[in-house]
Amino acid sequence: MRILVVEDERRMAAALQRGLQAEGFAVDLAHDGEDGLHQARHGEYDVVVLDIMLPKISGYNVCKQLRAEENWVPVLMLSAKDGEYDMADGLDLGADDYLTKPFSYVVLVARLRALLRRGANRRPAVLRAGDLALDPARRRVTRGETPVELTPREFALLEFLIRHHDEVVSKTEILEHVWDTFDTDPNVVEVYVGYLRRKIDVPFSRNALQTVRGAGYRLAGDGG
Amino acid sequence: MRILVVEDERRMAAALQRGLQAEGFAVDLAHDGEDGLHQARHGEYDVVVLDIMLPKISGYNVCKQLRAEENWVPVLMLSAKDGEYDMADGLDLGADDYLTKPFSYVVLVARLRALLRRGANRRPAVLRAGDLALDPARRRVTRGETPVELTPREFALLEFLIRHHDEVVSKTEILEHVWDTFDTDPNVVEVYVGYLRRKIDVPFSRNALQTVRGAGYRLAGDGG
DNA sequence: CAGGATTCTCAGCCGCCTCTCAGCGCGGAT
DNA sequence: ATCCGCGCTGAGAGGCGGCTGAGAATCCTG
Repeated sequence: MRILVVEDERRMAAALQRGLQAEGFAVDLAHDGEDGLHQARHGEYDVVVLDIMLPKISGYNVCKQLRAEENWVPVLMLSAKDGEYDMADGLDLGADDYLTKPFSYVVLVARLRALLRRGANRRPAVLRAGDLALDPARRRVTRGETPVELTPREFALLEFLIRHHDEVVSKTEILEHVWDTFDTDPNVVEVYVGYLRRKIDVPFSRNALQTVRGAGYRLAGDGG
Repeated sequence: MRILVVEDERRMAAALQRGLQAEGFAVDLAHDGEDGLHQARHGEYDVVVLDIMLPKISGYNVCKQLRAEENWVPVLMLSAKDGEYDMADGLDLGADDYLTKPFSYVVLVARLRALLRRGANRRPAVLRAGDLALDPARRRVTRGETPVELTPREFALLEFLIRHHDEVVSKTEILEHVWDTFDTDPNVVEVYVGYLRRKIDVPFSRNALQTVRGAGYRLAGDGG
């Protein structure tokens, strides 16, 4: 479970990081709103702990911005204020929970676990490339409107390709990320690319999964 | 706005009553669970503040009982404990929010206002997926119109699946949430999935409870 | 304490998935 | 045009994930 803590007070941030790591979470830190927003966008976190008083961009606006981008990562707001309007505002902006400083560490962990348990009560992310759509949570793939049945390995391969759509990825990269080895015969990649093509390529249409001879493969598509 | 405060400590109860009345609420008091349940049933309150440690009937059971009677008045639970399971249990039983003592009075008021703002657009009484319906409060399951008899373990498994219907849930997740362990032989999940299928799958129809090889299981259905 | 329900373990079976291999096609270079 | 080598594919073996029946262990209830 990965947690992003956005907190400008260094000592508080470090304490949280240490404590949460001891609970078994993977913890990243950001020290201002700009940095926090950037990491939250790209980090695939399971929950974000967000201070309100932050340099550059306030926690309010970080949360607001994330929601505007359809990013539904669970957010727990932290604040030194404790007026009712702060909390109400925070919840209105799309935060999922709210704690006022000083807070009990035990309570914080309990709230985090609750958010994690609730998990994806929001919309899960769907990856897209062209008319392909892949939903990691539901493990479902569609081309246009028609569902596509994939085996686990095929699914993992397509997920990797779709996450890097429009880029050329080498067979070695694919082996590392999909097979978790690098000294395997690259032929297995070719075989599975073949399987995928038979399932996702539309006949008489330009191939979505292109071979770049000598370099690797590229999944064409503008979605994302 | 009428508030019912169920709290056995007289001084705390009186303080809450005075404070909330000063905020402009109409406040009634109950000093044990039995009394609180009775008043909540007949009092037409906009929100109920419910201590967990109560004489006669615990706050847990008051809330559970209310929900079983299809009474969806917003409930804010109060507790001196602060473990995660207390909070999670409270929310699972149908409470709408949860505060641990000692709590800030300002926060309490803010939470109450939040509940009032959300209003009584309460959660659906039953969880649905396809033609399956599961009522957590009454522990009843039906497929279409016909009731289905489930053992406790089967019920817990189906409840978890139905709360995540259309998503793929791994055996490990299932073990954590239904069995509350993670290092058990996953075969027990397979066995219980088998039991469930025999009870809920309609013959000659596509299986509602699908196996996603290498990933877990998915309960198909659009309800919810 | 007896009987039944429920939970869980175990072993065997089945079938899908994965991967290897060998042969062929085709692209690019000379 | 010819040759070389990269990539594609069909076939098949083997492994492994998942399913199930049987039965032991445990809990519940009267």
